[in-house]
Amino acid sequence: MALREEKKLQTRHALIEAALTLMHEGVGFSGLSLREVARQAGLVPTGFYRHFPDMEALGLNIAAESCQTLRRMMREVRVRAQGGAAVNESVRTLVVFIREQPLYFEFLARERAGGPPSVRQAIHTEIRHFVAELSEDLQKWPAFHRFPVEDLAMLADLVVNTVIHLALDLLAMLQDEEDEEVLVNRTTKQLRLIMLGALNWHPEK
Amino acid sequence: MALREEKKLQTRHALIEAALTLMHEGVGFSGLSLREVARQAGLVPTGFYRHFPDMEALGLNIAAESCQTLRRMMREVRVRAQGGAAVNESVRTLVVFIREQPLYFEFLARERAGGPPSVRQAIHTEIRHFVAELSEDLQKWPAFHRFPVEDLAMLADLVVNTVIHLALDLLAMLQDEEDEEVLVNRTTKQLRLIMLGALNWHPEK
DNA sequence: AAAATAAAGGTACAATCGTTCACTTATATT
DNA sequence: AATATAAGTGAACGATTGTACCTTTATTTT
Repeated sequence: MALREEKKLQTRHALIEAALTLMHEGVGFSGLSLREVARQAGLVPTGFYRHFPDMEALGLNIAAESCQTLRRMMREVRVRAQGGAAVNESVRTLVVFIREQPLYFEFLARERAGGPPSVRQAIHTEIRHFVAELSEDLQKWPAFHRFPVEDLAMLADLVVNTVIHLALDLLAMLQDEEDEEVLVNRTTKQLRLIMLGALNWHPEK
Repeated sequence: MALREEKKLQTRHALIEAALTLMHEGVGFSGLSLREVARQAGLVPTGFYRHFPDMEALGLNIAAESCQTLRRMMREVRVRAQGGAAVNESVRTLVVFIREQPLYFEFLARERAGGPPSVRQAIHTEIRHFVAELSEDLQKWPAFHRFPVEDLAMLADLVVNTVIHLALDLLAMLQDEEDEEVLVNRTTKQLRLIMLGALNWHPEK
């Protein structure tokens, strides 16, 4: 019974990759048609319905899968950032991941603001989850013991947002072939500046 | 000869507002159809061509108009932020503007990442322009005289990105009715923390 | 081996799409 | 007042869309 299931998962994945590939051409997810995606996946239009009830469902599933990828990356970044040069190491790891799986990140970056409301919200809550996770992480850092949770959340939000910004510019660069080094340098400095501000932060008012 | 021109401008603006209104319903710009926009503007489909050659041209024009609005706002923010509490005042002014012209800002926020490539690039270069402008502004600030231009650009980029983030969340809030005060507070603190980091920044290395 | 199940293929249809072309109609020019 | 210009209308086209319904085909269960 595993053979059928596996084949189904396979074409299901083909549909997801088809959508991501087509999005890479330029149009946003809401600009894709069901038939177009099915065609790209080597599937007859009606075959689509065996996997998703409609395009929105496909979008939500891609969002979920992308977030899973992102979460895996964040875990890796966290592991490697235990040592001394946390900022440098984190940014480097990030760049490697984005270059390895650009399509998933492209989906997140683009549909976070531009996609259908349901997709947007799914990504939004997922990002809030990351912020919360990073917040807990920072709390264990001795320097941040004196921070109230509210300020930790504020700091984590700032960091996550800055990193997303890097991802967005990096993805735009994959085609325009700007200088990656410049972007990495910029973000590294920004995060160092943020940490510098955090160390001198006075939580009360 | 002014009567015809004025009428034309009027329906042209109706087309732009039609697109913005439809986008507000949820779909991204690339999800809009020419007929749909014309219909919403009270125009027959073919009438569209009297104003724009295609939808992409409309998108670019909306982008231009939105950026003009944004620029007007930035100027105002800069004027009011001359005094002491620069950060507080700037954030407040920003919020007022976004609430006054939510549709234009929604367009910029959504299509910056999600739109057609040409629109995305137009917005991207416009934002880079803002960063450059802010960079020049900061340079006149005595505390930043010791900053090399590269670091000033880095700082300006961080600030602009943080502000865009506020705008995005604020727009998402217009429907979800979250607490505006929380967002404003968060961004205000973030900008203060950034400034604190900047004051302790050592440019060398 | 026979029957059941479910993924994928095929046909069909109404709706919508972008775009063409010829037309009205109101303004501007002569 | 006659003519020219151009914004807006309306019909029509071929293409594409989402989806319903039925058939084929390969796997699983009996």
